[in-house]
Amino acid sequence: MTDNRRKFTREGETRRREDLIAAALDLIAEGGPLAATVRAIADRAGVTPGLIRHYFKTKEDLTRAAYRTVMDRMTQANAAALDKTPDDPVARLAAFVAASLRPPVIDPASMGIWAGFIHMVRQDPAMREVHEATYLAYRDHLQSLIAALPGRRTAAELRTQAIACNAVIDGLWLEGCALPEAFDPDELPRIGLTSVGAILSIDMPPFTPPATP
Amino acid sequence: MTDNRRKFTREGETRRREDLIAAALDLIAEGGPLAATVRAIADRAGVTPGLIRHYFKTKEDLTRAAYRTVMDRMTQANAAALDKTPDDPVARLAAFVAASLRPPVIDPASMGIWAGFIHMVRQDPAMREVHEATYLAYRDHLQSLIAALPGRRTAAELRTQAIACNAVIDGLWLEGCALPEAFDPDELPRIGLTSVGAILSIDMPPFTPPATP
DNA sequence: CTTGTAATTATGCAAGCGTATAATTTCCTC
DNA sequence: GAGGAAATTATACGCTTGCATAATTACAAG
Repeated sequence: MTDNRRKFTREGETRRREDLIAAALDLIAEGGPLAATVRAIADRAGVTPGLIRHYFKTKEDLTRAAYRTVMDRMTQANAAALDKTPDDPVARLAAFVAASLRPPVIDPASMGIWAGFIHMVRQDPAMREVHEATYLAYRDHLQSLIAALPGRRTAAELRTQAIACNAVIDGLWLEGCALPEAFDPDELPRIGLTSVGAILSIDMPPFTPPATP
Repeated sequence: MTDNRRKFTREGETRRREDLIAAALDLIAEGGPLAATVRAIADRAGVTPGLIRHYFKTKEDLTRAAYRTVMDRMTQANAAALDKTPDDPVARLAAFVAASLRPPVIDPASMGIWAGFIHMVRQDPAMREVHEATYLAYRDHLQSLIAALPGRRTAAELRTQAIACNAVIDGLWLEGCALPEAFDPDELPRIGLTSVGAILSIDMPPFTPPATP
């Protein structure tokens, strides 16, 4: 009885790196940093632990790559929401808010991932850099959208309003991730738009769910 | 050279338990769950690892006790804010909001603690129970304060407004904890009151910092 | 079909983990 | 002071962790 079945298959470097990162994120989302051991990650990715060392110099290296992936994905989602949106300032702000409050930005796993990374971000300067760049970009983006609205605002008012809007969005994101079944699919974007409108004293367009043919 | 110096002192059970819990929370806040090892906790509390076993059946036991402490502290802070407040509904809501957005509820450590516990809360039914009780009590409390305001609201409006107000508070709490130096001492309560007022379409009293003689 | 090389697995190691148990030390009581 | 119970420390064990290195295996090129 010869063993003619392949014991493993070779995959491209990109594919393997992606798989390993995905596995790591999965585990962090489910059970926190404690659950994301080298062996568990390899197991979920369908490889042996040693392979991780082959693609990432160290586990910390894999962790950093995974974090970069998460942040890139978020940035991309925000940018995409604005690309195909008209020039009307109110509509642009509305699209931005709504995009932050529905999948893929809102999903049960992402809060777990976010929480899992917080402490690493604090301790590792490289991760801290990625974090601050992404975070500040988001807030600045929001602030510039508010600044483009009709009506006059002092610099102080603008700052205050940006902080407040950012807070509602963050808070709703948090609630949506933590208790996904507690809200109707369109409820969070709707509440988000209404609240942001109230804070800015403007009429927000009613939320219209994206076309899903 | 006789060794006549005491090698340790006996402490009351309450004191030791508190110290151990405080040490565990410190470590979780600083470095996440990974940093809160039995040895590190004992070290910070100024005792040897074995003593933990003497006061807590297991490490998980200590963790649960620590989480209960955190949640109790939060509940207490909210209740205290309302005790010495007049009957005026608007003033009561304002006191509640402001209390959630200044120390001791807002402090740099508490977000780290919160993030550190999230995954344990998900996996451990006992912790999950504590969590849900505290969280829902908060939201219900907020909702009842809104319901007491002058003006009519349908049940749906009430729910929506409570979710939105809760979100602003959560979001501001998050920002305040994450970037404590980015805000003036009274800025967050002030923004919180303004935003909640805007969402509820009512005039909120301007924020007055608590007397600190 | 052979050979080379890189991907992958297999094996091993030192350190740190939580926990169990035994040996000390303190402090209260008589 | 002497004795004893309880608090605290000391020591050890089995397990898991991240990482290093050696042994295999797959696949393409000649």
